[in-house]
Order: sequence, then C-alpha cells, then structure tokens
Amino acid sequence: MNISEVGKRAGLPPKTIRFYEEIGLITPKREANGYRVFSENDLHRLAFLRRARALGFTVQECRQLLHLYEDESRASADVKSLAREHLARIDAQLEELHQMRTTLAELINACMGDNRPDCPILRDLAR
Amino acid sequence: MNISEVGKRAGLPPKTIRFYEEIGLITPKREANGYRVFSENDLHRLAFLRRARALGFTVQECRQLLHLYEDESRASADVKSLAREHLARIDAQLEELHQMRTTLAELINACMGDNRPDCPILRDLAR
DNA sequence: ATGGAGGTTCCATCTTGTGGAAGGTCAAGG
DNA sequence: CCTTGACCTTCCACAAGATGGAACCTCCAT
Repeated sequence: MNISEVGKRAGLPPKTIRFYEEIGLITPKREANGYRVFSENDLHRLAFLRRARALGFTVQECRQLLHLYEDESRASADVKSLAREHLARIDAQLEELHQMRTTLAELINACMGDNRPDCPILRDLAR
Repeated sequence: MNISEVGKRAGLPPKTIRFYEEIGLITPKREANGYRVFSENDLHRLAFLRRARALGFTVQECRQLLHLYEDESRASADVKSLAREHLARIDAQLEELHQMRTTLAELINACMGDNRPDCPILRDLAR
C-alpha cells in the first residue's frame, strides 16, 4: 500500500503520515525504489492515531497509548489513568475558555456597535 | 522605565515584551547604551495587550484592537465586529472541546481500570 | 577593582503539522 | 520509444506565541 492509499484509508494526509514516521510513531518498510510500503498493521496504527488525536490526546500520549495497545499484558488502569489526566486537561481548558467567553460576551453586549467611537470593549482593555 | 520595571507594571515578562517589540506591537525608545526606555504610553499598550491576549485575541487581532484604540474617530461597530468574530471562534472551540470531553468521559466510565488488559478506551481507538 | 544584577542580541526549542521546490518513478497513451 | 501526468522522495521554511540559554555589555555599590 502506498502513502496516499493508506492516507485515504486512515483518514490522514500523506504529509502527516510522513511526519508521524519522522517522529517514530510508525515505521513503514521501503520498496527498492524508496517508496514507503504500508502494511495492514501500519494502517491500523494510523487509524488509531487519527482517533486518539481527534480526542485531543497529545502526540506523546498517543505514543503511550499505542504502546499500551500493543502490550498484551497491559493493565486497563494505566490506560484509564492516561485518559483521566487528559480529561482533567480538557476540563481546565473548558473552564478557561468559558471564563473568556463570559467576559467577552458581556463586553460585546455592552457595546453599542454604532459609528461612534465610545466603546466599552476598548475601555475595559485599557482599564 | 527599564524593561523589567515595565514588565512588572504591565504584568508581562521581559522576554515577551522584547518579542512584542520584534513583531511591531510596541516601539520603545533606546538610551545611548542600547537599553530600551518605556514611556507611560508603552506601559499602557503593554497592559492593553496583556488583557486582550488574556481574552484570547490573537496577536493580529490585538494589533487591530490597538489600532482602533488609538484611532479617535473609530466606530465602536468595528471593535464589536472583531470581538464577535473572536467570540464565534471561542464558541467553536468550546463545542469541539465539549464533544471531546463527552466521548472521553464515556470511555473512561466504561473502563474498569483494573489490572486486566481489557479496555474499552483502547478498543474504541482501534475500532 | 570587582561582583552581581540587570541589560543586549541571537539562536534554538516547543507543538503539530502544512506548503513548496527540486527531482526520481511509474503507468498509460500515441 | 517517448511523453505526459500522477505519484513518490527529501529537504527547507513557516505557522503562533512565546520561552530558554549562551555570550556579552553596563551600571551601581562596595
């Protein structure tokens, strides 16, 4: 399987796949002409990576997840622990974003939005 | 005012202030010895920047906001419009994060987290 | 004079890719 | 057999928004 083929199947652009190889997330074989050849297992890993990234896991965490995935004697507690840490990070981000949203919405609400210069948004930023 | 002094007052580290100068957000004068000298206006701009960044505005948006701030004949509608775009982006991020959180929480909930290898989280990622 | 606290510049690093240039390869059609 | 276009390769640069460190300069106090 060539790179664009596996890309289509895994849902990742070739550029990203080359990048994942570069940082050691996959190690596809090479043909005599230098082209990468992807096995079913490579495809599997790439699809796994795409889903883990979509859930917001960092690349480092994906590395650990892949490692756990391939370790038949893993403890599910280790996976859960990783996921919990990630969840905590998401919650922190959500809280921060929510705080920003609240403040910003108030300011927008207070601003007339007409053609006069007076503006509560700028006033608050300059406070 | 030297860089660390203005940094303390504006709530920004010197490194960040140098960076802001590099990208043209401020243009402090220089003393004969090469040291930056910050005016009250520079301080004002830096504090403005810190608050705008804390609200999640990009540096480019901060540039525009500063421009509007100093334009006495601005229309508050322009500021509001910028802020609205930013709010929309925040909402999009919130939605994405929320979606990730929901999925992740379900998976965590389904995982026993014991010392056995069976794990719904990995199963889902490998789906 | 010397020491330490500040200042300066420049370069590297972080994260997660993406864009593009220069060039090799393959398969199909004329 | 040759050309054309679609792929493939590597390598370098850039994005945002800083941050860390090295090497070196300057000022002030003792």
